[in-house]
Amino acid sequence: MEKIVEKFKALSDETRLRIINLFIKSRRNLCVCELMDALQLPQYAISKALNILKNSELFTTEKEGTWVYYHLTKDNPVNKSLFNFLKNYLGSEIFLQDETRLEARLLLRENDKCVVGIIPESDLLKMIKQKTEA
Amino acid sequence: MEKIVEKFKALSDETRLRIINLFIKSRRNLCVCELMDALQLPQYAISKALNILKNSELFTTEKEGTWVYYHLTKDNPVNKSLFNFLKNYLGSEIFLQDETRLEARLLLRENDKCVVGIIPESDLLKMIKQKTEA
DNA sequence: TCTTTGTATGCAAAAAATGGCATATAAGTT
DNA sequence: AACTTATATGCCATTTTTTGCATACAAAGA
Repeated sequence: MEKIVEKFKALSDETRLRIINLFIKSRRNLCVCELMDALQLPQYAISKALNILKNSELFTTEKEGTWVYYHLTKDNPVNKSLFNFLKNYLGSEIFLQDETRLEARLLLRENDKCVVGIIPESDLLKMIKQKTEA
Repeated sequence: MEKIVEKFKALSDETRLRIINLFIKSRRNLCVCELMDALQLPQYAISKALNILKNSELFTTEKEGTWVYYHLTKDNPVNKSLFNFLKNYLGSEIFLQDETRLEARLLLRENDKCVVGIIPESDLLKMIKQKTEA
């Protein structure tokens, strides 16, 4: 199984593990701009990381207009087994912070869809305040 | 857990997976020279691969004279979980061939210890024949 | 059709990993 | 003490991966 080597390669990078962690914990489909806020990384970094994860067949995508929703590919036993392993062992500080930021960002969804896109200068909190006051 | 990234890095190489596979399947401690015959790779390649596996805390060693016996580090839950995963998903041809060659090589042990060292030109079969005739 | 916006990607420099050889180390043997 | 042998490691060339920037592409809206 050459594929297993590829999967391990995809998993051997902190950014990519942080991304996987968010999908495992949130159990949702997420788009690039939401991950940008959660991980606080530039757009190209997220896109490239996702591309590697997709090539190793750990992720699948669905396009909706300009948005692209990514999600874990759970329909094969190797992946299921891997995700189950990761669920238990990704617990350090940085992962928890990502989860908190993602949670905030997801408050901006409408009908469970991303509608705000890339937030300039990351004034996420301001936008959330606006939304909750409305 | 930075350590998880290191472990995945260690696992993302075919030679190293082949080595791990042999330890999982044979359930034994093995030395470098035995792995050379099983994988048919030069001594430095085995040594270097084992060194990486040891640094990622997947392997432990015990020295006995000039021989060094390696074995899986099973005393922590992350490793246990990983090895359990690998046990189920390392199944392709090359792994089976390694297992067969290791089995042959282990026929040369005495009192469950390696005694022959590095076999020149790999006349393993000749040596086994000698031994079984004696 | 022009603009905007979310996402992808080509390119080049930097960094890291790999492969092969030669040699070092350490323990046993004579 | 010299020699042998199992294993480790330093070095160098090559390849692969990463990082950052700029730009391309695709879909929606004006």
